[in-house]
Amino acid sequence: MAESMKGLHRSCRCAEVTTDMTGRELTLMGWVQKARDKGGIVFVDLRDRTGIMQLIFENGSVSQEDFEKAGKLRSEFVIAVTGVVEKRGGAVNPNLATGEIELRVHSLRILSEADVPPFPVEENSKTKDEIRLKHRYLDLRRPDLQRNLMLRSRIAMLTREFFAKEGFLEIETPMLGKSTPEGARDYLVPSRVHPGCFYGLPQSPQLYKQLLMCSGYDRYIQIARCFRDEDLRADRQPEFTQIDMELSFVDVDDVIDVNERYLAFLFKEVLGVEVSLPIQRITWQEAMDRFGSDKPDMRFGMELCDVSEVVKNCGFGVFTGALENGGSVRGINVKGQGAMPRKKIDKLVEFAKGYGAKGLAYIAIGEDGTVKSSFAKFMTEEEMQALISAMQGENGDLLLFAADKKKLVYDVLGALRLEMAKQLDLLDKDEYRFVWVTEFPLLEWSEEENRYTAMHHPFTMLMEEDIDLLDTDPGKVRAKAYDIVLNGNEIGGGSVRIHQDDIQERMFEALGFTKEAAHEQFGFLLDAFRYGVPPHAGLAYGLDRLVMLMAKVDSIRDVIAFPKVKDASCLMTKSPSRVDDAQLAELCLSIKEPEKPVEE
RNA sequence: GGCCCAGUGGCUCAGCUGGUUAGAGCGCCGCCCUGUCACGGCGGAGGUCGAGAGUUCGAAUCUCUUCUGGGUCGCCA
Repeated sequence: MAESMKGLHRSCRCAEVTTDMTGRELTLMGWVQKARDKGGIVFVDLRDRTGIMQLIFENGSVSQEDFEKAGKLRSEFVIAVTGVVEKRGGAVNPNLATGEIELRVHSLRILSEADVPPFPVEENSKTKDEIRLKHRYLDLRRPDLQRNLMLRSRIAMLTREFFAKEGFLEIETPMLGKSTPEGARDYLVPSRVHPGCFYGLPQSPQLYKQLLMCSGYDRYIQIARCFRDEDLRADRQPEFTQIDMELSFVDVDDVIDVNERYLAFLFKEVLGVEVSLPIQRITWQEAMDRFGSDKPDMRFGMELCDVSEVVKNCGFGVFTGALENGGSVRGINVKGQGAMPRKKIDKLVEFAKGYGAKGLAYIAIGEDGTVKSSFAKFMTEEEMQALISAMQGENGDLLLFAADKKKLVYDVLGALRLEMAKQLDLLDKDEYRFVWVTEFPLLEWSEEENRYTAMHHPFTMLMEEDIDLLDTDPGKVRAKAYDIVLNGNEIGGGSVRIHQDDIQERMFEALGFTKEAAHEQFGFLLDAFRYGVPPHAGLAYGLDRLVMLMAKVDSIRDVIAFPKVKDASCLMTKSPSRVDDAQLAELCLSIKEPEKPVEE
């Protein structure tokens, strides 16, 4: 039976009750975490988002009726109690902020009874994601998720505070926009008024924020929802949030400067972590050469070593073959793992194959200097020694080599480097290592489309000294693009934009756009640029990833209130769902069912 | 779309190479208990082992298919 809270007013939250409130009469409301009925005395842990406060119901200090009600309390009942704060009569509980006090209840109201929850509402739940997500409203009661979402709220608030002080304006941009096939797949929204026409949900507010610069708003920020219809990952959701910004009359250093100060401010305020400025910068090429990744984890070494020169004349066909095809041979030195059992090494080979490698060559150096290798028989003793010394191999080390096209070698060793760090427990979640990765390639070759595509987006400015390469060797052109990387995660990225129409035209040319196609898709932006456009640049953070790292959790889902599962559906609401025929008819849509294989 | 992992009472798991009544902890229900806070004591309920097919005298266990969830590669300007 649910009672009314009429006439009651909550005095404060559970863990906001402090020792110096002893003697005061308070009204508290919340959820029953746990009731311990001792017979003539009942203890109840009352929970809300701040924590737990112990209630005591003792026969005599509460009416007989309410005492009996207290005996019927079960987990997750919502109750209101009025009572007096007292020092605990028994032992203090050092695990609770309110462990020295309790509320001696004079009256109790059961505001809502509760079924037995399908999984325990407690911290460090081991419950499977599937069940948690189906009952997300219960999962969200758990203290760790509540902390994550409160942390997220704080980060958003501090972000607004910082950028407001820096002269940024918060401006909203449309959710219903123009679908642009470049880049990720769009989520489409059909138009009722324009049968057969669709809006695209924004992958980012990119074009709008550039227009805002054209319109003179100078410094813009938005905490913006974005949508990408691509497959999910632990750090990727179809619907996510960006801290999106754009600045006028700036170049790379200006964007980096304000963002470094932002990060330092945020990490100091939220985690008490000092970010020493300036943040290290490395070029994309350096990142690839040293770490095999454009988002290197700088918390540990194990850097890649190019041994192409050392092995170019050796007897191992896999190495020389890769070099003859224009590839490279590189390795990493996993210190102290020379004794790794063969089975485990085989697993690493399989791991490498998962990234497209045809194999993985290794040299395991025993503590006594004996060498086990998958390719020793193809090499002379001198060649082996030269290779080991090039890798700075010492007794007890494991050397892993990949030989293939450069990109593949980077991918394989970059992934292997991270995998080894995980296995060796080199990754400390309390350590925060930032790095700017700059000078990304402007374009990358798409085998699928048989043309160059923009690595960042088509409005990214190239480095002035590379402009002439655009016609001769487009793949070599470097962009004024930069990513901010934290512990191996790309938490943000941006670029200086093209604001000169002649360069923009050459860019579209390089991308294989006709003038007509460019105008069809981006005409409004190109038009805007004709009326006076300031040089501008911007950056966007993935808020979810940032919060994930600051909360020290492994999945983005743990910092999003209502996330989707792997196939982009929601287990709680069961979206997406079919709609009825009337809705379809109104939109002039009909569904063509996908073909299913015929049952035999 | 590919690959890998998992699915056994409400939750988390054990169940080895197939063997007859499928276990444990927590939770739940009932009774008892005036200082508990991982409360305690006594008693109890609860599972067609994700689903389907196959192999077998016999399947939670082996095989195939399928569903669900997770991780990952492709994909993600």
